[in-house]
Amino acid sequence: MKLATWNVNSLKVRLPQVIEWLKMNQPDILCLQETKLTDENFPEQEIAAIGYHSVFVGQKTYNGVAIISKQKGADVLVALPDFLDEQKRVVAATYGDMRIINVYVPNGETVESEKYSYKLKWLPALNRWVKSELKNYSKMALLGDFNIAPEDRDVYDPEIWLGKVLCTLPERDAFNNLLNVGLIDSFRLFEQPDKSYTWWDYRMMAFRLNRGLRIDHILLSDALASTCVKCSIDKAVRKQERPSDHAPLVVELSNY
DNA sequence: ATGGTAGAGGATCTA
Repeated sequence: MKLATWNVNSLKVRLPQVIEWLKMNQPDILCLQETKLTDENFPEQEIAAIGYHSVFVGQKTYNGVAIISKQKGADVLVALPDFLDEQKRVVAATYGDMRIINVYVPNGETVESEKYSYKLKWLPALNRWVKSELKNYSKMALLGDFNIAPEDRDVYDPEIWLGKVLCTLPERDAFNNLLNVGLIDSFRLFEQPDKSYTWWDYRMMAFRLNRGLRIDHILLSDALASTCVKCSIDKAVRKQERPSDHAPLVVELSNY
């Protein structure tokens, strides 16, 4: 069983790459963020044509999330249950006995920004919901673009990023609070290459210089973490023509 | 020189 997450930065632009990636990698689950599509424009037929189901929620221009899966999803949810939010950032569904939660956490812009305080309110709401979901599902995965680099080793230059959005202490505390409710950062279950990142700014030749951050994550409940045999970043995707600024992150689970 | 690039949409906003 293979689960993956990928911020595609416009599914309209990236659809050929997504189709190609699905054919090549055959994941059971692919979580997408920043689809930037309203639901009527979601390319459900193109994805169905290669044997995949979709659940999605989106809006014009910004945000938007989707779960692409081999199996049809059940108990679909498209928003945080106790947080009023016009922005489409959450989709969850159940596949067999596995609960999949896909999130596009607010970016926050700068610490002075109202978007930052929105982010710091959004994260506890996610935490409350994840906590309640864990009571119902022992096999749970929380995947997505968290817009948080958990530790300094997840940042190409921690000095430059000290106190900046994606790296501030309140954001890192919020991330650790997700681990504290019973989730495990699958990436750190294994030895990984130094300077492993999932996002590189389009500007300043950041990718070529490997100036990146690890802000996309796959968090697993104990029952899933104990079956996890691999977690890796598909960096080759970021080298393609007209890429997303994020690379896919993939986990493999055994016993399925 | 507060820069640079990408996406959406059609002037800026977001990242």
